This record gives sequence, C-alpha cells and structure tokens, in this order.
Amino acid sequence: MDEKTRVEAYLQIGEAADRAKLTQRTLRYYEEKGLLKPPDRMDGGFRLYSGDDMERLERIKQFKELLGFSLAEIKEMLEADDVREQIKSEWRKEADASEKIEKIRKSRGLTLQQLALIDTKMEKMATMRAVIMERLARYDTLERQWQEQLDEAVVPASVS
Amino acid sequence: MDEKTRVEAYLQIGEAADRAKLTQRTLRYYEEKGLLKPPDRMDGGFRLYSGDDMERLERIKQFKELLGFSLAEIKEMLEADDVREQIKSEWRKEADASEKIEKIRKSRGLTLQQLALIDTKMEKMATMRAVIMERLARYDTLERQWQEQLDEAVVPASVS
DNA sequence: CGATACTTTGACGTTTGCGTTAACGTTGAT
DNA sequence: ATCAACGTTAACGCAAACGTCAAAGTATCG
Repeated sequence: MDEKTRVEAYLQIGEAADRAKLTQRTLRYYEEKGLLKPPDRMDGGFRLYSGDDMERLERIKQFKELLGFSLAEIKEMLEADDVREQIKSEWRKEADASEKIEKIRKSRGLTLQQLALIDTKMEKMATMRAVIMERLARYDTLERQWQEQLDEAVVPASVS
Repeated sequence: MDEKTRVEAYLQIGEAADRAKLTQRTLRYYEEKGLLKPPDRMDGGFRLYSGDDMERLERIKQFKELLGFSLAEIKEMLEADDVREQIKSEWRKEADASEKIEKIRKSRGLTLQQLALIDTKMEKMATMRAVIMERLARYDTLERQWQEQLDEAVVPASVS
C-alpha cells in the first residue's frame, strides 16, 4: 500500500489538467515558462504531477485570477516559496547563515508586498461592493415604480 | 459662469487620459470597442470628455483591475448601466411599462451577478490573505532561527 | 498482438489590448 | 501669421497566453 499510495498521488497530465481546471497546453506552457518545475516522468516520458505540483498550480491560478498578475510576475512571487523549500532542505549549515537570512528577508518582502496588494484590492472591492448595492437599491425602486404604473393600467377602478 | 463651468467640465483627450491614468490610445480604443459612447467633439473634431465619461472610465478600470474582466465582458456589464440612463431619459410613458420592467430586471440581474462575483472574490482573497499571514509567520520564525545561529557564531564564548 | 486512448514535441495560429509611428489638421498664444 | 502644443485617423507592430494541428511514441485492455 506504500507503493500504491505513492503511485496514486501522481497524476498524468490529463487528469492533472482536469482537476486544476486548466488545459494540458497550459500546464506544459507553465512548465516551459518556469512557473512549474519540470515534473517527474514515467518511463515512457509521460509527465507525472505530484501533490505539490497541484498545489503550486492552485497558487498560480489564485495569483492570476485574484490578483491579476502576469505569468512573469507570478514566477517572481513563486520564487519566494522556493526559498522556503530550499532552506528547509538545506539543513546543512555550511553555507553561511547570513546569506540565508538575506534570502529569507527577500522572500518575506515579496510576501509582504502580496499582503499589501491584497489589502488594497480588498478595500477597493469593498468600496465597489457598496456602490453596487446602491445601484441595486435604485433598480428595485425603479422596478417598483414602473410596476405600480403597470398595475394601475391593468386594474383601472375595480379596487377603488 | 454657467457657460464656464459647462466648458470646464469637458476635458480634451490629453487631460482626460492623464486624470484617468490611461493613455490616449486606450481611450480611443475603448471608444472603438464600444465601451465608451462616442464623446462630444469641438468644432475642429477634438474629443471632449464629460464628467460622465470620466466616471465610466473609472468603472471600466475597476472592472478590469479588480475583477479581471475582458473588455468584451466589461462592455456587457456596462450595458446594464446604460439601461438606467435610457429609462431615466425616457420619462415619456408611451413605450409600454412591461418592456421597461424587463430591461430593468435584466440589468438588475447583471448587477446581481457582479455582486456575487465580488463576494466570491472577496472570500477567496480573505482565504488567500490568511494563508499569506501564516507564511509570514513562518518566515519570521525561520529568520529568527538563523539569526540565533549567526549570533552564536559571532559571539563564541564571551557571554557565557 | 492489435485496438484504442493518452501523451510527446514541435510549430504555426489566434486573440486581446494596447504601443508606435506617420502624415496631417486644429488651437491658442505671441 | 506663425509656431508650438495638441489632436485626428490609419495602419502596422507586438507581447502575452494560450489554441490547434501534425506526426509520432506509449499505455493498457482483451
């Protein structure tokens, strides 16, 4: 079962694309552009996407759809994540710590930027939401007005 | 002063573009694509943008940057607005009310869609924000860890 | 082994959303 | 009247982000 779970955790490009709600072309394109690390392959050369790959895809989608980043920008942002993984796997302390601290600070900076961007976006969206609510209210009154007019016409004097 | 205010309320394309933080090309492009109604012109043919035009531009920007709509989608959405203006200017009740009610309902529907979209986006952004906050926390602990290591190395035994 | 479904790597095509001249007309100040 | 600053249309250009074949290899099931 150890092997089976390991096997089932991998998806071929078709399934991966379906689950991520993207196309196969897009997956290959992202890989080509360096947003996805080259995934593992089976013997025949078929790509195998890991759970991590799928998570990364999800993050890419969020950056695109929620924040409207270009793929180039997304790549930059994702490099912040890579730093974390790198450092985690580099528990050998040979490489001097100050260098790592630099990397960490840079990544943290990028993450802070993301946070700031999200916050301004959320504020703007809240404002927009309020405007839309007003609009809705006006539509409702408008509709009611014309509805009354229509009622009067249909029911001339039977009520009064 | 009546005339002056009326005149000053209009902007030539240069000023209009500057204030909207867009380019002249973009304004013409939006007009070409039907997102902006053909603005008034002065005698020489220079475009004159009204306050309403500027507001519309602002909404277009929001749809693009906040919601990530394509220009085609934005056009559709803005048509909801047009209905309101149309109906306001059509205070002649000749055209039957039921027809107008239909239009109003359609516009209201579009507006509701916008609202729903904004709400889902805001939810997703909130989730994303939470994830980012977690990330930040992890960066901080990471940095502190390595900082400690660095301190120990720099101050070998002087303290103890 | 064969059929069918899935995948691979090119490579060219398409759409969107403008940028960038070019050639020429308009305005406004001096 | 002229000059600089601004505007006009028309046309071509372009990068991003994929879509869409084509030709070939691989997987899997019976």
